[in-house]
Amino acid sequence: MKYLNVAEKNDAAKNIAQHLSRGTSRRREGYSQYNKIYEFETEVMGQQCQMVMTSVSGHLLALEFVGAYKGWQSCNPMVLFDAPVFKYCPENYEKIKKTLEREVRGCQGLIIWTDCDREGENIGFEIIDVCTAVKSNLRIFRAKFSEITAVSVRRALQNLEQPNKNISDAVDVRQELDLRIGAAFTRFQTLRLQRVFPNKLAESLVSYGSCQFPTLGFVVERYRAVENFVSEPFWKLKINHTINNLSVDFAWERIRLFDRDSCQVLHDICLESPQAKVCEVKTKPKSKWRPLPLDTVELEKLASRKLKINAKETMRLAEKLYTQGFISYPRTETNEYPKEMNLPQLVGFQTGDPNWGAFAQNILDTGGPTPRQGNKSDKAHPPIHPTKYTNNLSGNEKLLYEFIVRSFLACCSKDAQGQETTVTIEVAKEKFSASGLMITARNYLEVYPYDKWSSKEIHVYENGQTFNPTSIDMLDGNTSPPNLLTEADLIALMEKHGIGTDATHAEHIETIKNRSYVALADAIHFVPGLLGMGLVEGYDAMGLTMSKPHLRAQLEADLKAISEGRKQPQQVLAEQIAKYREAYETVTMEANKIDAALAERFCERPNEYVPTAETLPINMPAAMKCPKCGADMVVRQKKNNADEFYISCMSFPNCKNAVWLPSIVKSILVLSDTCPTCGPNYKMLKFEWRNNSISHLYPPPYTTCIGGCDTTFLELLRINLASVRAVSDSNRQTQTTNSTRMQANNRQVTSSNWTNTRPRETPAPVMSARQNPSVNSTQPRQFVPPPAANMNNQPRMPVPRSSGSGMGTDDNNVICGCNQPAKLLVVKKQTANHGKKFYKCQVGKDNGGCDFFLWASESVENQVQNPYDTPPSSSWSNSTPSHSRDSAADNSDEVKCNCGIPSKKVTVYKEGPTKGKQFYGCTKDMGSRCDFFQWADSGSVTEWSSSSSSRGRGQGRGRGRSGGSGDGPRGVRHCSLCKQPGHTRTRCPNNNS
DNA sequence: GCAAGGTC
Repeated sequence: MKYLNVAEKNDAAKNIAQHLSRGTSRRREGYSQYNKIYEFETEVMGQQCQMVMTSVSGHLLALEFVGAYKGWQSCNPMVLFDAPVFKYCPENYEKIKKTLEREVRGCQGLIIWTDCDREGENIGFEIIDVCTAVKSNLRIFRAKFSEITAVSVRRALQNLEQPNKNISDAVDVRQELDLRIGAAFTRFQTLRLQRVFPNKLAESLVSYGSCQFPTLGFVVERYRAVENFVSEPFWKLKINHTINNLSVDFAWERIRLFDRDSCQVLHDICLESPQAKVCEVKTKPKSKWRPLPLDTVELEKLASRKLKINAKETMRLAEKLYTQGFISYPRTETNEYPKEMNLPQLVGFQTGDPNWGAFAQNILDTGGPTPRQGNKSDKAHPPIHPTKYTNNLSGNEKLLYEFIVRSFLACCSKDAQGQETTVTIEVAKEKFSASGLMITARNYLEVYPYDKWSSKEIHVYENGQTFNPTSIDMLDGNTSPPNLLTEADLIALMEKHGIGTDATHAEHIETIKNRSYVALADAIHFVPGLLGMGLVEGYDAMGLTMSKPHLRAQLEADLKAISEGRKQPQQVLAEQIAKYREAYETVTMEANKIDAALAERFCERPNEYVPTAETLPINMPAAMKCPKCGADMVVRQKKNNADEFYISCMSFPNCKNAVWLPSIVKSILVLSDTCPTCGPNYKMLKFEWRNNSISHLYPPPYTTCIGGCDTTFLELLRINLASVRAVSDSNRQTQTTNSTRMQANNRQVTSSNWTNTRPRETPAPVMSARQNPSVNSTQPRQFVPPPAANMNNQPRMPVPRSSGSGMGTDDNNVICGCNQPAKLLVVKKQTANHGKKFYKCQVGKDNGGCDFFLWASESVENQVQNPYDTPPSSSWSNSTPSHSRDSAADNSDEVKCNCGIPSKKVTVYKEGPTKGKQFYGCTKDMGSRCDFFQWADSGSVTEWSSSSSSRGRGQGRGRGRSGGSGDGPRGVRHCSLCKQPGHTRTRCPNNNS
């Protein structure tokens, strides 16, 4: 039987192998130079076995988002709460993995020797995953040990257990949450604030982490306590008794009074009968305790306080001392020495030192080390102690080594002893006391200069004795604020609230310094930076407790519950993600509060933040229920135009209902309130406008509902009622009567005719089923209504002017099936069509667009006009809704457009329910024409259009050739070849092609 | 370029 044994680090593997083999293990190289292989034979479960022992270096695998979500611009950070993640082996760990894979092949069993803590259990499962992938029928065991001593590891081998999946699961949950939450908030904050404060933050990384933010919170909280502190005056009495140059001050039992007059009265009374009478003299032994065995947190705090070396630097130095073999492993939570440790030997190593050697020797000579014992153990590492002697160090390395040695020796010696005498006196019934101290044995203080304990002399007093005080004074003072936090205070707070681990406190502090969230005010005390302060204030203003420690504390409690099998990891994950997602939604919606707070701190005007597609909230609370399919409809941003929004159905592509919003909509916020008129399916929406064109009518932020209760607003925004509510025939009638002909009448949309369901902004036809007998009445005929007409009784709506959609609308006026300006392309292939121009949907079918295709030769080169092709921007910029389309429709013989000139009649050539229908449009060039539109007589499907409609889609050559624009008398179609009316080019007798 | 946790 051969076992592969894997420890968490090489050091552990080496020592475990040493102990188990009783010093006979053989060492050979693995693929990783840092992780050696140790071989020996020993008995496992009563059987002599071959043992191969190696190690990893902490976590072998890392967690990451799959490729599509790695790029900061690749997605909205919101999706990081759900985006797929995977575990992989980072490149610099591949060698370790390879060693495991190679070595396990020859083994039948696997024994996990990782540290016996939460992370260690998880690392164990990473090792198991890697090994079982190579060899599936392994016998797997877990060795449990509390320290790496011969007794401990041999006992562990004799009591092999099974790895604990619950504990490992807890770590998986922590990792996943840390990654998702950290990445989502960090990307959001960074991407936004870099743009809002380019002068200050263009290059900054504005990170968020569940440990770094509470750490920042501690600094801010203390800063505020200092800032808000209101000093109060107080008064107190003090008695002095000086004889033979020895001055003894007696402190008042009342300590102090906040009322001057009261204090003055008591002072006067004391002065009237000033004789003091000793009422009690108490003498008792007093000791000053030697330090506890050193754990990481204590090392960091004391190094910071006593040596003025910050925690991060301390750990760096300690790591170095450790790898050089001078001290034990510096990351430990243990502050009690295991019984098995050979402390006299360790003390003995130090006896040669000129400064503390004698003290060390004295420990050995006077009964040996008797360390004070703490009550914490990580069951993995002993307290930090020197492992060998050196005097070849310099600088802070020397300082730190010396501190660790002195601390160890102090801990192994005895408490300092003394006698304290407390004398209580009475003057005019007011009590005062003074105390003196006589140190009788300095003990550990001899080797530990970091503690101060000094004698204080006092006169010899006897009970009942009276004397006349030298002075009775009334002193005044003011209460003072607490001190700002030192690094040691900060570490203590982190430890107290469970923020980070002993191994990471220093890193979190370093991080928030590097992020400019905090800084050292005077080399000792932390103050929040402008950025840190503004962030906390921003989150506070949202009512979020991101900077408070309890979010992390709650997670720790949940992780404990998972470890103990009381909670399911999936449940915790789901709960925590839901909690943070909710917070994230709040943050994205109220991010202006962060802007505002930072603006104030920076004294800088925030740039207007225009969200990009990546940063726009998605998966937002539903703005409404889809009237077509009942699914949620959410606000989204156009993929290719970050400036424009639409509200689309979540069941896309099955349902393609969408509400397209004009470019004047700068932002849209879904509120939690529902519309009292339209009902619970419609949320109230808060709009901000991009320009001021409608601000006087709808002052921003304008909150409304788009469910149909405010038709004026819908008309202004050119929102088709049918896309926001299920419109019945009866209410269609009503609405048609009441407010122009805005409402489309379809109730259903099927994906097959999606291409016609969302024209917007284009002054597109309004029609009813009856007007289009060629189309089944259940088929959609959803068109965005033209701007409000016949609004004589209503205030005139100004039409927002588009700032230009930036979608290439200047280049062409061809609209694709998505009702978006199509893209003009050139055939590159060396075919018969090489060099020929054509139009395609610019989004592309693969990206959710349509498969629109049209040769450009006719539509562009011939400059054929077709209002249907009017791009959205020109409709916005040109439309003048003052005209009456109804009146125009009455005059069908010579229909004039908005320019007052006769219009032309053209035919819809676009695929869809209106294909073949004719309508009137402006005859001018596309740059100057108006957006006039009017259907021609219903049912007038001409021979031309019906024949053309029988063409396959994509050939489309007839499109735009509809009217004989410029070829003959306006309003009458003429053949483009022979110029004769009554037929078209395709049916022209002169057409020989 | 993100987190926090291991560790070289």
